Amino acid sequence: MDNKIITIKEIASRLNISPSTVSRALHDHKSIGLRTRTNVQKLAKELNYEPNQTAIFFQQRKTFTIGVILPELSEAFFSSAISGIEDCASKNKYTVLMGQSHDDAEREKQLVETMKSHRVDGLIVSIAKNTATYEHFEALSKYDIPVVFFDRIPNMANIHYVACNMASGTTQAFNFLRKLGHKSIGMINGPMNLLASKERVEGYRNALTKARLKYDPSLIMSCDLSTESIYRVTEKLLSLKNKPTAIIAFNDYVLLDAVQAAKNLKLKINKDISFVSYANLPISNYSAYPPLASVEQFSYQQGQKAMEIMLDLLSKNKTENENHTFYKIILEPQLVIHTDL
Amino acid sequence: MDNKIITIKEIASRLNISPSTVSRALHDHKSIGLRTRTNVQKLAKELNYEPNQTAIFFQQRKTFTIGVILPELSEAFFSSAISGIEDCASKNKYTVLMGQSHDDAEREKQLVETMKSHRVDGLIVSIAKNTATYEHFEALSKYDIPVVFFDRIPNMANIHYVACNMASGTTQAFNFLRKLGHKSIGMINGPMNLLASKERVEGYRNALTKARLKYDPSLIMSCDLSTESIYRVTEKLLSLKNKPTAIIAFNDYVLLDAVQAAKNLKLKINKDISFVSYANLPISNYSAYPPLASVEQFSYQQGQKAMEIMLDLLSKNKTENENHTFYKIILEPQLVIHTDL
DNA sequence: ACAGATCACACAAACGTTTGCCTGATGTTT
DNA sequence: AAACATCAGGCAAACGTTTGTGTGATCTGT
Repeated sequence: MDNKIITIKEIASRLNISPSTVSRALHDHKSIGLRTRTNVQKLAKELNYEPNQTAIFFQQRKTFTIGVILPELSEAFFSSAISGIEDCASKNKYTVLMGQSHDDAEREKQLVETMKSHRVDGLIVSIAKNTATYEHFEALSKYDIPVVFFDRIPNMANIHYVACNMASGTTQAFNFLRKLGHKSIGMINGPMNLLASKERVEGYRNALTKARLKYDPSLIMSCDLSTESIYRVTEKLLSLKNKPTAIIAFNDYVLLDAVQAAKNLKLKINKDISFVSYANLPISNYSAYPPLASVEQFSYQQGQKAMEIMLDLLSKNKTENENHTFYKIILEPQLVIHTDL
Repeated sequence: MDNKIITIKEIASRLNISPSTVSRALHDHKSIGLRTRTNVQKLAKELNYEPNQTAIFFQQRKTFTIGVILPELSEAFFSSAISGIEDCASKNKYTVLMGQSHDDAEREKQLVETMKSHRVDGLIVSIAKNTATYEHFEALSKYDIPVVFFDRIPNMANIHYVACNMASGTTQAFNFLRKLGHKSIGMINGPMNLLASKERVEGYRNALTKARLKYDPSLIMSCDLSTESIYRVTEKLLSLKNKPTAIIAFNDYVLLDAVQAAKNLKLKINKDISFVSYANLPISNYSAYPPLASVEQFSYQQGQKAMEIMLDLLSKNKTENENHTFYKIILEPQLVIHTDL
């Protein structure tokens, strides 16, 4: 067994040539003669030479690694998104370094630190629900590490991101419910520091305006996505004087808790109260109480697109990126109807 | 703005001392005087020095990175497992490099290659369903990269792994169904190159033997986990002369298709035909046709445990690992009953 | 006060690869 | 045949950090 790890130096000394020649030969550099080039490549294959990437990373100041930070890997939306990221990355010889913030801003900060010290070439992030300060992201510019946000977009100027147009998704959902005859439509929204939450409100109000209806702010309530707060908000909505007959839930996970809260109040789902939600996760296909419809957000595609943007940013040189143009990709969501009413 | 990236050399030259002193000072090496030590640390903080990990990785021949290869990140079982891995890794200053094989042996091989060239410190793998040769894993020993398998264990000697005792899980499931009065119990099994598939058969037969029943091999059928093959197998089982009244499905995903196939045959679920499955994924909690019970496989814990084993292997030096003792951790699964019959 | 121990730091090599520059040997042009 | 271009490859530096070894200076014990 050839147990020893083969390096360029080793090949060079066996062939009595210099390491630089070996390096160039392996890269098919034109200034190396055909003769020695094939010799080198043959021996390299024979000895099963494998370049030491850590040396290359160090030397080239490039790691071909993309850091990905997201709240919770075991949530279907994010696992599907990272699946899109990884597929796109690996097609382009990039590799994915992964970390989950568990929706904790502090941990997210820590992860950014780690990624930075690993010298990832770029960072793709979906921020934690309570991330309020952004210095840790800004600090990356010092190392010229581009950041692309997806889905959970922070409230910052001059950033690259890809997201779904939640305003239009919400309008679709609202109109769908109106068509079914619902007059009073509630909404369980997410934390207001998320762009997506603001957009939901925007879409809701747009639909309202277009239908010449007046806006009742008490029908829109924010929660922090925890089970307790979802229960609380749902119960509050369902005890309003202007009690909604339909609720738009922040996503399919929130829906599960909201449904449970409604059932606790002895309401009949799809009769006393109907639901629409976002994400269109597989669970809603198999669920006992699926939403009437769910706004498909194309998580896999979002991940993929984020990675494509990243690749584009990385292919440009530093000065090209300095011209301060920012990708703001908005995917159009699609209301998927689960009922055949 | 201090735009320049600060290195040890830079600190050294500013303080007119040598880089080695700076390095040692930052590591609180005792041979550096208190005076200069604090000076160095103060300046380092001031300049916001951050060590260049790529240089350290290269120098130390250690990357503090664990590669993880699994079939499909968007499957709940695996996303939960990698969540356990990542949590445990990050607690111990390790980082996770991720790749999905999409259940393709060729791609898996490719990923092992990539991980190897990235010089990960270790590899945690759940193999693709059609992986039949294992040289790519054996090649890692040359680089002293330990491998820990989880859940999907290859048929190799002398490996570390953590898995669930599928035999006992199957016995539990079988006995549960017997108690409900089912006499003829079918099984939709997975590919036979997976240890877990063999164990299911073993558990099935054990239960049979203990109950002094005779074995009807036609009641156990393997599928390749594709929807078509699940349909085919389900239909075949349900058209047997010795037609089962209950079926043990390979996992909760397989269950979904099997249920659909049964419904297509106009069978009433939980009346004409009942199901039990494995994994106990969230979907089975929300499903319209949940299994009567599901064998919880503790995916998060499996991932966590695999990482713990990895950390232990890495903490030992090479010769210690040479004594050829192998971790074979078997978690005891638990049948979770979803019905209150 | 002197040998030896200890302290505080510097020097330099090493990790594996890439790359700018240099040089000696062919080859080409006129 | 002189001048010049091209070819094939070597030399050495560089990336940032760690670490074994060397070395004056201070300290300890007697």
